[in-house]
This record gives sequence, C-alpha cells and structure tokens, in this order.
Amino acid sequence: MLQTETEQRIIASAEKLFYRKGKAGSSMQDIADDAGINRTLLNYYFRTKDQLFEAVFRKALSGFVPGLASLLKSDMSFREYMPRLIETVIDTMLENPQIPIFVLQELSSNPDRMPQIIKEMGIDPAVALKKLESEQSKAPGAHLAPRQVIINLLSLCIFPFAARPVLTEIFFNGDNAAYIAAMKDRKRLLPQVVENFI
Amino acid sequence: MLQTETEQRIIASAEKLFYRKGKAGSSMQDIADDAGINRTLLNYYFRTKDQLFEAVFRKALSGFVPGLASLLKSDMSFREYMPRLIETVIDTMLENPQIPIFVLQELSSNPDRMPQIIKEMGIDPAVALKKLESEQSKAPGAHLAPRQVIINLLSLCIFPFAARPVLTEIFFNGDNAAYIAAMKDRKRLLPQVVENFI
DNA sequence: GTCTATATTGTGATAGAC
DNA sequence: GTCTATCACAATATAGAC
Repeated sequence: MLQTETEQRIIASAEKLFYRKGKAGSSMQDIADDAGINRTLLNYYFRTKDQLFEAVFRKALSGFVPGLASLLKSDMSFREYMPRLIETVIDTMLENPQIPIFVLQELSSNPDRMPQIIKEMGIDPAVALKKLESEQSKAPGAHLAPRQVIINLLSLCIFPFAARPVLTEIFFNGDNAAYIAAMKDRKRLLPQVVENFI
Repeated sequence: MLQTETEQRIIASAEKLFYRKGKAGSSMQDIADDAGINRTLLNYYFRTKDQLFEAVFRKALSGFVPGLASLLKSDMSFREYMPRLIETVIDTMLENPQIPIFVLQELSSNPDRMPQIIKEMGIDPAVALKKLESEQSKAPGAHLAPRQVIINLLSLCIFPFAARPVLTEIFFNGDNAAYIAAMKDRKRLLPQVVENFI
C-alpha cells in the first residue's frame, strides 16, 4: 500500500469531489485540476474512472465499518460496548461527515453490492444479537426486538451526520460550530438514551 | 398543475432515475428511453435538465417536509403529535423509500439551498421547541435539550430508510418483506422509545 | 512518470419540418 | 406536440513522444 505523492494527491482530490458531487458528478478533469496534475495521470495510476471510484469507496467503507464490525464481534456485553460504539462512530463521523451520505447513496444505487461487502468485511450481527437477547432476558418485562435496538442505535449515531445541512440550518440557524458542539454532546447523551430502550 | 400524459410520464421516469442514480448519473436520453418517448420532448416540456431536476426535487421535498412542518406548527402538545408524526413520516417513507437519500444527497451537495427552502416551506422549529420545553418543565429531573429530542426522533424515523439496503442485508438476510414488516412495526414501537427520552 | 495529441463516444440543447 | 437533423462541447480513454 505504499503510494507515491501523486497517487495520494489523486486519492485526496477524488475523495473530496466524489464525496460532494458523486461519481457521475465529478469528472476526471475536475479531479486532476483539484490535484494540480495532468489528467492522463489518473488513467496511468488507476486505469479507469471506475477503478478510481472503487478505491475511494473502499477507503470510505473501511473508515466506516470496522469500528462497527469489531464491536459486533467483541467479547464485551452489549451494555459495555454500546457507549464505546457510540463514541467510535460519532468520532469517525466528526472527522469525515460526508462519508455516510456518500456510502449510503452508492449502496442505494447498487444494492446488489451489499452481499459481497458483508462477506468481505466479515460483518455478522448474529453474535451481537444473541448477546443482546440474553442480556434482555435478565430483566423482567417486554423488550424491543434486538434488531430494532441496534437499528435505533445506528440511526441515532449516523443520521444527524447524513442530515447535517438540514439540521445545521433548522436547529442551529446555520451556525456550524453549534452543530458540531451538539454532535459532540451526543457522545455523552446517547448511552443514556439507548439504555432506556434496551 | 394540469399535466399532459407525456409530461406525467417524463416526471415519473425522471423521478425513478434521479432517485436511483442522481442528477449527473441520469442522462436525458436515459429518462426519455425509460418513458418511451423522444428525447427532445424533455426539452420541449422542461426546457433544460436543471429545470426537470428541479421539478423532481421540489416534488420530493413536498412529500417529505409538509407532514413535518404542519406538525411542528400544530396546536397539539408534543406528546400528542409525536406518535402522529412518527406514523406520517414512516408511511411516507414506505411509499417512496428512496426519497430521503435523494433529498439528503442533493442538500449535502448544495447546502446553500437550505436557507431558501426553509423560508419557502415555512419551517420554523421555534414553536415546537418551546412547547417541548414547557412540557419537560412539568416533569422533575434533568432532560435532554429539546433540539436533541427532535433530532433523535427524526433519526429514528428516517435513517432506517436511508440505510435500507444495508439493513435489509445485514439484519434480514436480504428478505425485503421482513424489512418492510419491521419498518411497519416501528410505527408502534417508536412512540414508546421516544417517550423514554423526552 | 509525465506530457501532447487524438480517437471515440456521449451529452444537453436548438432549429425546423410535419 | 412530436419528430429528424444537427451543433457545440465535454467526457473517458489510449497511443506515443520525451
């Protein structure tokens, strides 16, 4: 995975533009201009636009999924790992807030890609679901289906970033710093919220 | 707003393709082919691709926002309207699951559009936030900031649809019917969940 | 590895016949 | 309203000089 400086600049510009404008919305020329290099170098390093996009998409996935995947597999109980998952996911989103919408848009266009991605990345919710179920069985009363609990958890962590422009404008009058502060707050707030619907 | 049959077919095909592939990813030719008409008719009816996209985007927004906006303004207390909002939003999503990702992607590419959209659609969270606050003050103890409550509510309603392919594959083994059933369940489940973090 | 030049196809848009 | 023909341009990609 050793990359030349040129290669890194291509990836950096491709990320920036693909994240913002999508695959079809970003031309090879746009990316080359942003990187300050000749357009044909993109073909030299990545052969085709599809392959360049694929490199960006994979990198985006790998900053998105592993935190989730590793915690799904972890030895900890759900109550233990849940706050860590929240912190990991929110921190990841804060670093690159455009990833969720980029990834979800691509998967929405090409849902057929999901099975292979799950296989490749070793995503298996079975362990986490089972642990959650056994944990619920210790407490009396009715409980949410474990799948619904995890869907809620992911929704609360990820959606506010996918909807960033909407929330910033509606709830923070366009004040970006206020939006960011509120997102950081959520690392502290969400564990409590989640506890209440386990 | 009376439309010829041709005009309706154009809009229907444009929605289908723009939702799936985005503006740049769908050509005028693609849309015309899907509608089964000559390509130049798109220009005849909508002049430019931008104007056609705009028509689709506005229509998507108008199926998305008003339920939210009207309830934000309603006379009901938060506890009263919250379950109705959940039902309205989820029903809307079930009818056209691709709208959220489409709208969020466009607003993520062009966040500058938000202020005008908010103005045009008369979205003002002030009333809802105030009502929620006064409602919280009746109960003892600490409470979530009202903005965080509403962000949570929207997250829980909308995200599972934006992430549809991911959730369907991971939690329902690709079984679409099971996914839909779970989403319908959420109309019943979410009010209880939300009650617990007001 | 990096450039220029070029091949080829696709795209949005319009003019004008019917 | 609907078609054919056409324009101007942008796109990806490759060949070949340096």
